[in-house]
Amino acid sequence: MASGSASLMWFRKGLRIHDNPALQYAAEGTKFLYPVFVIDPHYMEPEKNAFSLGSARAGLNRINFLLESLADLDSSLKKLGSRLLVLKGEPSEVLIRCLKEWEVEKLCFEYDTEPYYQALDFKVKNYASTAGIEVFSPVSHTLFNPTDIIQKNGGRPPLSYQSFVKLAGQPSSPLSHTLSSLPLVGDVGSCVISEVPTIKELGYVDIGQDESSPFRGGESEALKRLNEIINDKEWVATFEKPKGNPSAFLKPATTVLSPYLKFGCLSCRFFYQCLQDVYKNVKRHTSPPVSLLGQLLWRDFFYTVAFGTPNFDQMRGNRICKQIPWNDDDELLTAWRDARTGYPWIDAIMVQLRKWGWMHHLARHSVACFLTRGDLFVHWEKGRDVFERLLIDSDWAINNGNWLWLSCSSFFYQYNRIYSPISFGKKYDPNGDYIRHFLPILKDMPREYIYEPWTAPLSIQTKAKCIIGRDYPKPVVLHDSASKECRRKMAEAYALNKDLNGMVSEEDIRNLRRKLKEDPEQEAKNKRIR
DNA sequence: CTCCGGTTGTTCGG
DNA sequence: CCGAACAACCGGAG
Repeated sequence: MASGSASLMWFRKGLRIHDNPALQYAAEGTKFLYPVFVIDPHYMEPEKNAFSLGSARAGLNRINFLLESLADLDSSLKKLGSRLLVLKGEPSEVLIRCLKEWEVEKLCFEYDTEPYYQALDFKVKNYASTAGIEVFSPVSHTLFNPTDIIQKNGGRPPLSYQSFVKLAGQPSSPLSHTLSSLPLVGDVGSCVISEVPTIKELGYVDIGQDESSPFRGGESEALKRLNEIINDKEWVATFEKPKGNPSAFLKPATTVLSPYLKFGCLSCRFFYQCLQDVYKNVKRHTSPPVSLLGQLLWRDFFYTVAFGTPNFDQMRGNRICKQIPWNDDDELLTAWRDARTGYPWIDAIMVQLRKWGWMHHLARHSVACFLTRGDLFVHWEKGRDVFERLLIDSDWAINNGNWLWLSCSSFFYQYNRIYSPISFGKKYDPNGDYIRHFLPILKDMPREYIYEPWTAPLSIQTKAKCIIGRDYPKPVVLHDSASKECRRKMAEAYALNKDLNGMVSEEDIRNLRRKLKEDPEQEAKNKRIR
């Protein structure tokens, strides 16, 4: 092949045509362009032992969302005279083989701050540099370059939203140029190329509409959704995140653009620009941190801290994370995970998570607080794993950041503020319509008992065709005593962290755990007799 | 060292 | 709808 004739666009996130600097650069001055996506079997292929349908790493809803996004990308590329080349295997091995086979001179892919991609990209860039291949890896998944912000702050990421905003300045603008055509795909040689697979082709059984996410993946869907939102200027101008209703499910109280941002079906820079256009044309509008635009800043905040904090996704060895003697109680964890806590508000949210792969931000708060510092005192890493698997918008930086936040391990420290698994939902949805929808076993429970069905007289339970303890579980803990106990443990743990100036060893944690267990009477009181 | 502010708690009183 | 008590946290600025 002639020199400079082939370039490879490696899609990972950034599954879009619009505002895609890597794609645009890949398409410039080349005869052939190879748009590639590598399916990592570990991420995509069925894993029997997982607690939900899906692969070792991802639940079926997110795999499906990704496949839909890839199919949409393929169709858009075809309209531009190209196509998506799908390959299977360990991504760096596959990619390096392609680079050799196609004599690629220019490799382009979006820069990624996640540890998984940092390690992967290191291998690929290493090969490219020895082979003399030009690499272009622009930052386009976030508004700002996390590296720049960390550098501006003296090498450490800012740990509060306000200090982040002060450092951030103006975000980068989306590309104004729209691609009208792409170079041809060259000969693929001996590389095995496939079409975007269906869920069945990957070895999954179809689970049916009722059990799966109502949100369809892809750039086209993202732009359609964005358009609908942007056209409702009043809604955009008055959006206030903390005032949203977590129990709204017929029409969610937020944009549900998060899964599209996660996979890069939607450019956050384009979204940012659209929001500013709306703000310019209205008399008044809400502002960060609570406005829609503020949500994009929060996203960048978490990306920046996550990138600049070693071991961000764990408690140990994480310098911004409080060391807390969390329980290692698998029974409580699985009750929470499988929607069997006996608190309808909590269980309904967990059902929505499993079926839809999405729930409102405040609903996430409610269940995360309940699992960790609020009631069960289970390690936030365990809850993080469940979210990471089941959410279609699961994003490494944001998911871990929010678990750190909600468990009062970092960013937020007012552990006395505990969401009530009873009153929090009730104030938005006194009739319990949300519960009735996601937990149909409780659909005939009268409204005065729907949030606390164990308090309903047996005659009422019988009439509602739901006996507590048989058809629906009794509460795994009593919120009043359990939350009080959690407060006590948090206070002790905080005191220890303060005394030791954050240098808490594993042994210190063990000792504290022993000390906190000295009150078995209290422990027993928290648990309901089952 | 002090002081201030912190996207999103709950309950009670007015 | 709004403020105060609850009990008192932290990061960041000065």
